[in-house]
Amino acid sequence: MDEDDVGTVDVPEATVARLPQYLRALSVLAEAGLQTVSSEALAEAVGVGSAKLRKDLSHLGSYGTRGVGYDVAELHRQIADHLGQTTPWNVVIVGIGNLGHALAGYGGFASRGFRVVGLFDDGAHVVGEVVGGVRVRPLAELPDVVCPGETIGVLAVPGEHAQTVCDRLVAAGVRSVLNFAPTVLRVPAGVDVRKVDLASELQILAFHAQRRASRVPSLARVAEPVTERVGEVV
Amino acid sequence: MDEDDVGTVDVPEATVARLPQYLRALSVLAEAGLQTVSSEALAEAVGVGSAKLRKDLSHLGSYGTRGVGYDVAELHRQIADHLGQTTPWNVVIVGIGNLGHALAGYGGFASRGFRVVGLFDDGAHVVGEVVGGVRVRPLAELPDVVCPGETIGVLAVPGEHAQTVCDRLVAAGVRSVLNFAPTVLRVPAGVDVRKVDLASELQILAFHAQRRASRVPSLARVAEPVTERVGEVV
DNA sequence: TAGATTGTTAATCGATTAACAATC
DNA sequence: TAGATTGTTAATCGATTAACAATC
Repeated sequence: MDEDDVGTVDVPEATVARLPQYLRALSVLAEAGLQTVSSEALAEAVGVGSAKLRKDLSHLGSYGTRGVGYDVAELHRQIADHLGQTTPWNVVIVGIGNLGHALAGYGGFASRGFRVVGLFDDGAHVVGEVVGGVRVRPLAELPDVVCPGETIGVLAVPGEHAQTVCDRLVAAGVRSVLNFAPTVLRVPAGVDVRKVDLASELQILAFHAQRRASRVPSLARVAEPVTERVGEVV
Repeated sequence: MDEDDVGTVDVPEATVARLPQYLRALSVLAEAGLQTVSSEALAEAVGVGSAKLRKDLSHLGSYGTRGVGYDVAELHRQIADHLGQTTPWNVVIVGIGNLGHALAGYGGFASRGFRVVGLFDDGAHVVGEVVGGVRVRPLAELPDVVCPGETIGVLAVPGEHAQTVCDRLVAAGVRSVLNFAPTVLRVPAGVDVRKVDLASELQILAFHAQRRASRVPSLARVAEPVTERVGEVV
């Protein structure tokens, strides 16, 4: 491959979803002082197969050296580049309730290339409050903070307000939305929505747990560690 | 199909992941007083194609009536059944920091078949605190609350403690773990782990946002609603 | 040169989609 | 019977995996 400009070749969605994991593993390896890593070792750290890892990386270009492996710093830079993390992204959080509070105070964002630049809520008792060093403003001030096309919006409002608030985000120029409300959002073409539904995650776990229980009823309460594995199971 | 016992035929993972969405949409329709719904209408409410919906439902059995559609209440019951939601699942949350607090107070769990029965943290300043009506206990008391194989564990501790705490959950009999730490967990076979990585979600959005920006640089700051769509885009 | 490991190929698997026969 | 809509088939698409030739 021969790509100067990041983002010209298309990368499969499944691969994109794994890039952040690779990036994090590389950060850890770099901090541990590792210079070089093989696909085998990196894959192991992330909990995927090495073939999948190599295939994923091949979509970005070829940054490895045969017989040697990948330069940790170099590969980290390349992936960060592809994820658009050379400069931090601005994030606004709308809905400063329980969850919004937690997200506003979450340290994990800053360390991974995001800057919370605005907190919004129309509740009289929250406006003006300062969370994680940022003051909560009324939604009317959204346009003052959002830089069109360059700000990610996080929706942490109750389901019944999600669509209305989303519309206001979009009107203010937000093109990427992370939705925590258990609601299907309608957005114009060109706006990207991802959904995190916490209850759904539990329901999916419950589905599998129930299968386990009903499949071998008599063993439901017995512990039997067999082999060490990573991630999903049974 | 002819299944009395739920959980005998296997359901594709992609389908399982959508069942909670169908269930929620059905709840909404039921509350709206709807008796019957077509695959077309239900699919529209969830933001998927009707063919996909019908295929998904076909894995559970056939609960529809040709020429008529699905009985809302009946289909709701069937899906709830398959998700193991006839009785509520017990959930313990470990790590009562920012995020753990928010999860402990999150109303969305109870309404979707989960009961938070335990909060755990070893921090001297949190133990004893009451969040959402539940007292925070030290981790040593995990075995007092966990009912082996029947309790879901939510991990909301910092990444560096995630593995250790996970091991303790597993030792106490937890077989389903929802992990909010950006860490790969090693678990014995038979334990099911799902991961929610908030920063990753933002990174995936950032990836697409960057592509949009670099593909048509001149349009990066221009708004152009074209067609109404649901969900993911560009 | 010999050993190691990448990047790619080709086979396989699983998920999506459109179309339609079955049937209410 | 005529109209509507399911459940299923078959084609298509995308993702995973194993194997290995290229190459350091």
